[in-house]
Amino acid sequence: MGRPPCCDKANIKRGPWTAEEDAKILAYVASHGIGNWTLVPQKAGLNRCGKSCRLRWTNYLRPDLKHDNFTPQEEECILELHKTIGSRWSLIAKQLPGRTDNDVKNYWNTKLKKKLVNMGIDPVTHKPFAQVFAEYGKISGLPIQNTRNNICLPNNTTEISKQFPFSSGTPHDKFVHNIMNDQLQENYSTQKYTWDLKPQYQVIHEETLQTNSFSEVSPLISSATSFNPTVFSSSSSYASVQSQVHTTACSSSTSTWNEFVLGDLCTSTDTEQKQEYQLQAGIYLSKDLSSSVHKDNPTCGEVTEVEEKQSVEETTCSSAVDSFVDTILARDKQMLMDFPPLLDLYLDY
DNA sequence: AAGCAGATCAACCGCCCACCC
DNA sequence: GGGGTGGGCGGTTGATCTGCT
Repeated sequence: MGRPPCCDKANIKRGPWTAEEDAKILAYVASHGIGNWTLVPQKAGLNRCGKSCRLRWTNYLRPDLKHDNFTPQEEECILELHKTIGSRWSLIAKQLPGRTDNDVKNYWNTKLKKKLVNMGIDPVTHKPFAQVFAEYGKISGLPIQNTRNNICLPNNTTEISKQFPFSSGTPHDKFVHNIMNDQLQENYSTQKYTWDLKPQYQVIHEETLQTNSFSEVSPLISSATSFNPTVFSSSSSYASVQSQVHTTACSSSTSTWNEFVLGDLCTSTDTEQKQEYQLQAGIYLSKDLSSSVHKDNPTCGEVTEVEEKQSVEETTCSSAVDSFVDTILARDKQMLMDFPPLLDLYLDY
């Protein structure tokens, strides 16, 4: 019946390894090679679990391991592989000689993830947050509250966390939700953005900021079916995203995240398509904000029949804005009544 | 110098699957 | 065939380090 237990967990040593213990493992491997790790503690004279010995060897003692900092090339490799295969750390580590899955994982969690977030890129999907947000609105079944035009940013930014209707509760949902709030709060006050990663990521970030338009991102949104990183395989690299975004890029070169979020209504050159996207995504446009953007943007000065028609629709939609906000507030209130502890957790995140 | 918060990373946890008995 | 384990893996924890006030 099965194998015997590898060790008596109650009586084994745990915690940090001493130099003496390391020396015993090294000596054992030098004379016996790597074999059955369950026998290593006994044969090497260690009061450790075999599994712990294996981890110590593979993550720290192996002679082929590199213990210096990650190079830019390694960093780029991790980013590319993570974009393609997600958090398969062991597979990623196999492409980086001298690095372990634990090394890569730690480096990702402590450095790269933050860098991507600072660039406005979702580290899970490797898509710009703008796109992720738009998809959330679409997936949630709720009409997207246009984050460019109608996001209802309050004076008190602590209220922001209550403004976004989409968070279905998964860790990633919460992560995105949290990041979104952080970004909005940060950029609402600082309006600054920096990046220091590879050019490929810089470009998409920069152009995402420049385009300032969800309606332009919509074609990408339409083609995306889930947040599974594998959906965005290497074939749908940032280069392709760049090219699509680039085709309609705005001429502005000094956009900030604040502008990106509040956005410019009239950057799309194809009004009908824009309308279609807006209708598809259920974007509610505020007439007042829309008209102010028209005024500010000379490229949108021409009023076509289509735009007139759109204006009527927007007028209709503006009344829907109120009802939408009311709906969200009502839902918030209902959630608070139904699940007070849950909501506390949600807001504390 | 002390206290604190954030960053880092080695080590552990818990799950899955192939394999053993 | 089925219960149990080892090995592999991704996620998480917590001790330690570092920098700031």
